[in-house]
Amino acid sequence: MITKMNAKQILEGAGIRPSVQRLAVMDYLATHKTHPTVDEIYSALAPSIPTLSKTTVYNTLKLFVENGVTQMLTIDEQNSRYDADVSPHAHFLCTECGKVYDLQFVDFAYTLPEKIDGHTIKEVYQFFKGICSCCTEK
Amino acid sequence: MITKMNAKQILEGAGIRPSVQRLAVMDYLATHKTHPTVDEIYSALAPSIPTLSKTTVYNTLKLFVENGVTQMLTIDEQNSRYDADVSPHAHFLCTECGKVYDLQFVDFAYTLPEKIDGHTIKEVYQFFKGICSCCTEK
DNA sequence: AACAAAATTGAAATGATTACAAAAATGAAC
DNA sequence: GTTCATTTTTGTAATCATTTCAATTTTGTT
Repeated sequence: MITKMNAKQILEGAGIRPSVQRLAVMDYLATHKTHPTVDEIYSALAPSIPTLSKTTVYNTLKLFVENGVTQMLTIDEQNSRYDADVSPHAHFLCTECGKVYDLQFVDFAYTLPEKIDGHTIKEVYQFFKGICSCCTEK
Repeated sequence: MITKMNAKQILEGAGIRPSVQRLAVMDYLATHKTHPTVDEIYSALAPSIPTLSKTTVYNTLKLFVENGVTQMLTIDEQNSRYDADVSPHAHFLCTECGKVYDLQFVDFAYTLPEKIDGHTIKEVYQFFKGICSCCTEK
């Protein structure tokens, strides 16, 4: 299974020991680009890992974020959402259905400096909100 | 007091009845551009409005957001933060001290279309995270 | 002054996240 | 391959932001 390979490679590349639980979470993120919440990840994995604890999902995601292999999205005020795609791209939240979509990163008019007003920029987020195409049709 | 005037004008302009509580919240937001949390707003106003309830602060901010006179910022995963400046500008969260700073909006390379991938864009957020100048010095 | 509508309040419920300590799994040394 | 230390996982309980809701208070109108 190629995604399993990828999950393992990603974790090992970041120096994270690839336990069953960690592999499962990373694999889930890699194959479900829906920006799932902790609950969604837990519910999806619990059947195949019956002893899985929600705390483990929290721990695991925290570890992933700290090691730069996952992004935490705060676009949704209810739940944190997670994305294993850490390349620059934008996110769109539908205020109707609550889904979060990936969007192409919108290039800035100029290259972002390392510092703005003396603040060192480490992470850049582009969030858009509105009505998604699905919800528009209805 | 010019800010009191402004707060009243803003609320009336949005068709919001300017009660004591609402004026106080709007005035606080207008004069404290620190993107305060509900708790910070409540703690600041409670001394001068002894009967103030935290629920009222929640209700009031919800009303302000619905009527477009306040922005809710989800940049901080712990608490929602509020900003009465609804003009386009960016926000910077210091991951060290947790403060949220205003930044100039970074122009995009092209005018943002109304729709992207069929999704209708209504709100645009630019969030940056890193280490602020204050924390860098230490 | 009397009434209806709107706003405020406080207590209780909800629900996401964190803290923590015990149990289980893993890896290294022998 | 057994022993021991370290890491990881687990479940429960605590925390804390936010929402719900019904009662009370305030406001505007007649």
